[in-house]
Amino acid sequence: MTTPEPQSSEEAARRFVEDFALVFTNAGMQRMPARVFSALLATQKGSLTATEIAEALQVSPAAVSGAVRYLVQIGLLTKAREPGERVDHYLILDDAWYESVGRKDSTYQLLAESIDRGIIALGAQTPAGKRLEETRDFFLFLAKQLPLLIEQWRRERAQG
Amino acid sequence: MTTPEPQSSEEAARRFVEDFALVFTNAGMQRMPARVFSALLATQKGSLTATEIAEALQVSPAAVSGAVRYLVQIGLLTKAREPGERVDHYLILDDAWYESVGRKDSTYQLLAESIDRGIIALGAQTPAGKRLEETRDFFLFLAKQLPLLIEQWRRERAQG
DNA sequence: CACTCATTTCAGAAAGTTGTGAAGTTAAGA
DNA sequence: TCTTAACTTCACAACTTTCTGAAATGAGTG
Repeated sequence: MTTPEPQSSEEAARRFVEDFALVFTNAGMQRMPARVFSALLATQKGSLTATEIAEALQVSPAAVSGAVRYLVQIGLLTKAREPGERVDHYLILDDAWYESVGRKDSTYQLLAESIDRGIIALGAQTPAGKRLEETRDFFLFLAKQLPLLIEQWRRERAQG
Repeated sequence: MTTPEPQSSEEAARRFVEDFALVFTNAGMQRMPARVFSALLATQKGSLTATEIAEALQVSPAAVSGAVRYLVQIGLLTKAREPGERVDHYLILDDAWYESVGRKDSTYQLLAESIDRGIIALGAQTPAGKRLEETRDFFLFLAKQLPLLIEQWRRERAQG
C-alpha cells in the first residue's frame, strides 16, 4: 500500500461500475453494454474513448466496439469526434434515459398489435377473445401513458 | 385437406401462440415461459394442465414444469387443483399484468439504490456525482409513478 | 398397501450467447 | 503516397442457458 488513499478512491469507483452494471444487467441490459454504460456514467470527464473503456473494463477493443454500437443504436450513447481528431469520444446523451423509457411505449404497442392478430384468430366473441381484448387495452394504455409520464418528469425538472 | 376449416382455425390459434411468444420474448421474457403464458392466453377453457401445455407446445413435461414454476413465482400464473383432483390447472391471474408492470417499481428502486452508492464513491460535488444524482432522481420518479399509473388504469377499468 | 398417473428433479446434451485474437478498413499526418 | 493508430469485422473458443430423458417423488384410488 504505497498510495492508499487515491487507490481506494479509484477502487471505489471501479467497484461502483461493476455494481451498477450488475443491477442494470438484472434489469434486462446485456452484460457488456451494461458495463460500458456504467463506466461512462462514472467518469468525471463526461466522455471516454473506446480505448479508455477497454482499459477501464479490462476487455478487448472488439468487445467495446460491439457494446458501443449497440448502445448508440438504442439511443443511450452518442459518438462524438472533434474535427481533426483521430479518436471517437463516447458520451451519455443528456436525456437518454427519459427517451429510452419513453420508447418502451413501442414495446407495448407491439404487444398490443400481436394480440390484435390473436383476437382475429380466436374470435372476438369467444372467452379467449375477451381475455385478449382486456390485455390489449392495458398495453395500449401503457403505450399512451408512458410518454406522458416522461413529459411530466421534464416539466418537474424544468421547474426545479 | 380432409377437414380444412377446423384445422385452419386451430392452426391460426397455434400461430398466434408462437407469434405472441416471440414478441413477448423480445420484450424481455424467457422463451419457454413466454410460450407457456401465450398458450394460456389463447385457450378458450381459461386454464390448462401441464400435460395439455406440453402437448400444445410440443415440449417435454420437464420444460413445462420449469416454465410454470417461474411464471407462478413472478406472479403471472396461478396453480389451481380442485379437491379430489389429480392434476394441476394453470391459469392467468386476472390482474397479473397490472401487478407485474407495477412491480417494475422495485427494479427502478434497485437502480436508484445502486446509484446512491456511486454518489458516495465518486463524490456528490463532482461532475460524475451530479450526473448520477439526476439519473437517480429519474429512477425514483418512475418507482413512485408506476404504481400510480396502474391505479389509474384500475379506476378507468372500473368506470368505463 | 400397492398401483397408477401427474409432476418434479437432475445430469447431461444441445443450442445460443458472448468475448477474444487476428486480419481488415478507414482516416490523419508526414 | 506511405505510415500509423483507432476502430471494426469475423471466425472461433469459452461460457451460459435451455431443454430433454430418466429416475424420483407425491397424491389419489382400488
